Amino acid sequence: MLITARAEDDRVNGDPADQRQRVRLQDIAHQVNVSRSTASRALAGDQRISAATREAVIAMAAELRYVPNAAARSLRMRHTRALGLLVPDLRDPVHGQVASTFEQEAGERGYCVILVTGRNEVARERLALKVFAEHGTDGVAIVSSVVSPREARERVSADHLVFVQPEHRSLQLSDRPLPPGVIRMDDAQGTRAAVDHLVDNGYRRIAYVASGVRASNTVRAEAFKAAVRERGLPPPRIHSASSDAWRDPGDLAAEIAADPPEALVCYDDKLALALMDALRGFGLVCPRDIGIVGFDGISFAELSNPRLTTVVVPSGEMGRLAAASLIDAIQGGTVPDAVVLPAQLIAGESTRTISLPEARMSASA
Amino acid sequence: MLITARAEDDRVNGDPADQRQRVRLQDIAHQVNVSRSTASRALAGDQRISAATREAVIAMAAELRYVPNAAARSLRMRHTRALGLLVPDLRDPVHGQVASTFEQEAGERGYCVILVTGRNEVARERLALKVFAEHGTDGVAIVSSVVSPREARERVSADHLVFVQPEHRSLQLSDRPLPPGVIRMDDAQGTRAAVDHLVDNGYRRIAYVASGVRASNTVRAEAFKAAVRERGLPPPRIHSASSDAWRDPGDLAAEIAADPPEALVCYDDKLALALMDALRGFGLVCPRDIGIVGFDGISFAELSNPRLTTVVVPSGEMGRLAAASLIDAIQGGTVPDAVVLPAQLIAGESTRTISLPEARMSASA
DNA sequence: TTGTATGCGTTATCAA
DNA sequence: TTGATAACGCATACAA
Repeated sequence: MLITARAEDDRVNGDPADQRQRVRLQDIAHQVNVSRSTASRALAGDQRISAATREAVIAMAAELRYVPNAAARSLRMRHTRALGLLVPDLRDPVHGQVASTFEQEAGERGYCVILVTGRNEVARERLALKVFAEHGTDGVAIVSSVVSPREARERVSADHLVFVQPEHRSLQLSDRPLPPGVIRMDDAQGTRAAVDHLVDNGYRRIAYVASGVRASNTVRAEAFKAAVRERGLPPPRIHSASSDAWRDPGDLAAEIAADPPEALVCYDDKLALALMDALRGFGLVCPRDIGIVGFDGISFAELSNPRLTTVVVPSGEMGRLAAASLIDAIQGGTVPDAVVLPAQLIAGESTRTISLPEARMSASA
Repeated sequence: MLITARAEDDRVNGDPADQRQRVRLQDIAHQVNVSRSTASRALAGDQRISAATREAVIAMAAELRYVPNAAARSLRMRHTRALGLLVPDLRDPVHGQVASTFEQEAGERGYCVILVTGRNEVARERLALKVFAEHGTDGVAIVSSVVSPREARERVSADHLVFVQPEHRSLQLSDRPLPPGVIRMDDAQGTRAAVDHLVDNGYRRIAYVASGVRASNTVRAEAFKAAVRERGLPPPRIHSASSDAWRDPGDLAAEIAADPPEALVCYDDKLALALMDALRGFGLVCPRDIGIVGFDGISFAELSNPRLTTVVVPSGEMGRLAAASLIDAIQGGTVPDAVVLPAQLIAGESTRTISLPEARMSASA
């Protein structure tokens, strides 16, 4: 079948000395009777080349289906126009969303992306960084990863590094100024919005359901406790589940059903949805018997029954911003800014008003 | 901040002539007092190198944090150990799943992946192919794309090409033998399984809901009609929706609710879930008033209320297989096999038994 | 306006 | 067992 393709090409490229796989600048230069440099310049749109030869070169390039060799170019130019993207798991809607917008923005600005999944293993994350270093990516975005920023910076020569929703402890504490390149949402504010929504609607006995041991879990749980305290409620119960509890939420649901609160704030939408389903098995139907709010705003939260109330994280914006600020930094020789984005609570039907509006008044007073 | 890193290096690398960014083979050779070739061979584990020098080289490489230059190596070796992955949309759970397993398998076998999203636009798909060609990927996987296999094969020099769930018409007709490299599931069989499930459970007035104009839609719709006919039922109704109808399924739901069938087979899970939700707004609750079966087996189908009955497509297996057969082909100098995988119906609670078991007997007789 | 020569970092051929 | 050298394809400094 390779033969077939060759046969077609022969029609246009009568040259006999054509054992080579890819056509090079050299080949087109030879056809047009100019030097390699002229061909190179013509294709680069160099103004010093006469219109005539430029057009001839371009035409021949098209005819020969010339495609530049990125490796050779990179070697010479000392840049690759490639970005590294390290993401924990593409099956997670949030990471899919981030990767999607990241790739789109990168593509539109002429960069391609080398993607590697870290699967929440430090070893794989390290490996990913090595891959990026070898390929000489011009910039790297690290999403929800656990490697220390210090290690990341020294592994990948890139000072063009961006951390999206970092899970490393050093980047979680919101009280100290964020180092450059950190793009995250405001966990505390988002959590507070969830609590406020619940309390404003009359819920008082509310609990938090943590999932996994990532730093953001701790941060949200603490923010939850603080918000509850601020609203004058007694210390809440915190349930802890494994990070993949959403796949098999039975035990967790049983634990919650044993002494059910009025409402649950869950670490993420996956868990919220799973719990909503599992709790039904224990006779707790949402929102009649229990209110549930999720975190992330994945698209399936809008399709659930009842529709999930959730704190939507601007994942798409983060991905796009990551690529954009990385490329800006690369091209400007600067270092990407740190930015923290707000989250927004979207009320669905998994929570309801369970008490008079007066509740709001007295609570906020 | 670059200064800081350099300062650290100086401790170990006293050489003054060190303005260079990355450490090269040359640098480590110089430190160990051997030639570049020896250093190269030592690092490659060449048996002809004495154990002493090999260890010295390796130690120095580690000390200097040497990381090979992939561009230079590619240029010389005429291969990149990179795979191209073209996928329509990472936000779609199915494509996320495919990309996830593809990347994992590739990574485990030492290949990295350049990812680009086609967003269902031929122009972008073409661009993606160009990117792959420029970067000299050793193989390319094209997922659910609409470019013709002919064009793909000529754009990317790779005869190492794999088409996962191709949507191009020429690859859809299941009556002709599949060309090499095609990995797909059996649409007809899957659709038949859905119809059988429904009919076996007593449903008789069933309709199909198409979404978009992709080839697989036509194939499934045709298979649906054939299966319905085979089971001795009258010609079914076929509803047609746009490919993103699942985001705003109101009109479609209204159309269906105007003359509701007993059950719906939907093009995919997203649509099924959206319809399940939207139909409720028209007083049609699933499965009480209407049965719904989806297609894909995305993880949120297990979390829906009621749990979705769906034809599960082995997306993960396909992604893994794509990478595996691509790499096998590359390393073996062969061409990847064509394979069609079966789908499996998983019964959830969005369908139920609405008639006696005798129905099955008489229908299959 | 165009051509010549060089080097990017690596591996491989050949010679020692 | 090791070293000198060339070549991979491209872009550019310098020369013409």
